[in-house]
Amino acid sequence: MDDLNVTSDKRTHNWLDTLRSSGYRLTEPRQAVIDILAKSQRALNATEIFDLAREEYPSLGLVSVYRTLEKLEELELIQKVHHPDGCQSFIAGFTGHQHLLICQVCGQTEFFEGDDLAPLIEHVSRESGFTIEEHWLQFFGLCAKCK
Amino acid sequence: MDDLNVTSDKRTHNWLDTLRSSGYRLTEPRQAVIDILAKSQRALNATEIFDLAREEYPSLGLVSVYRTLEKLEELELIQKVHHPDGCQSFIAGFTGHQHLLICQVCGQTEFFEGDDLAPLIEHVSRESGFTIEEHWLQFFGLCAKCK
DNA sequence: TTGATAATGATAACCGTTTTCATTACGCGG
DNA sequence: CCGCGTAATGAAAACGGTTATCATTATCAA
Ligand SMILES: [Mn+2]
Ligand SMILES: [Mn+2]
Ligand SMILES: [Zn+2]
Ligand SMILES: [Zn+2]
Repeated sequence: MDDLNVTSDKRTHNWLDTLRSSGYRLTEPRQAVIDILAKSQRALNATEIFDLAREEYPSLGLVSVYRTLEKLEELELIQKVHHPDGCQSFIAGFTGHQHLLICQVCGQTEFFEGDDLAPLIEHVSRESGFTIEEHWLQFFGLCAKCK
Repeated sequence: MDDLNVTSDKRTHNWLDTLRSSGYRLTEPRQAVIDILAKSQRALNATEIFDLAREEYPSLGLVSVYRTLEKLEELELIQKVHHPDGCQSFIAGFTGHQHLLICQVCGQTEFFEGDDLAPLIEHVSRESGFTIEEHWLQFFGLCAKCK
């Protein structure tokens, strides 16, 4: 068992705990969906999760995937990823203020932080008359394996 | 006639020229769609354009809106805008490297430039092993009118 | 003015997502 | 443990935005 699996097992356990303590039941369909998402290195959409999860749990229904995604997003355990060719995929969310780095070939996704946009925000704010409250920053490129 | 209209008339004329010189015909449905998009201060989706354009050109079909959007995007005259609640709206595109600033209340959208992400890109690149080729940066806030 | 054909609008098809509903199974209280 | 109330499920149908089909129309080069 490598580091990735240790990490994803921990994450799986944490997600199940959060579901329970939020009053939701721990069901097999939910566990099947969580098992896939917790270990994925890239964002997945409902159909992809459905296909992967059914390899282990063939009776899973697509509707349960949608319903589980809804709850995981509500609990902020996963987040939606916007991408040039689709904005309906999800990845395990990180805590705090982080941004995404996405491989254009294989989709591998990492988080980064450390952006200092304060001066730019200040400047744009003054020029435009807007009060800036949020920002989206996302990098696209080629991961070590794909280049 | 104010500055906005002068600008949007110029833009309309330019778009029609680009269509013609790309071998496309200048039709009334296309002009109706372009009239709306060229002067909009916020991103619009197909249905919104359809409703607005039909006020002037009631025989317009929704399908022609989709087809016109397809061509305007292909010619890089408009661009898709990603937003927390929808990624299927379009706004007149600017030339060069620019980013979007969007009002969370009324949707008014402006472009800005002058971001210097080079040091951050360099840093993230070294840490992650990625070659970074593109970035998305978008600000959200409240425009002067809405705050 | 004419003719070839690009473009149109009405309609149907498509497809990802949501709703409905009878059935199942989770988990608490006994 | 068991039994019960009900949250959750999967199958099926409905929904809504987008795309494909097709007969008709309108653009524009000759
Ligand atoms: Mn940031
Ligand atoms: Mn930039
Ligand atoms: Zn890659
Ligand atoms: Zn506003």
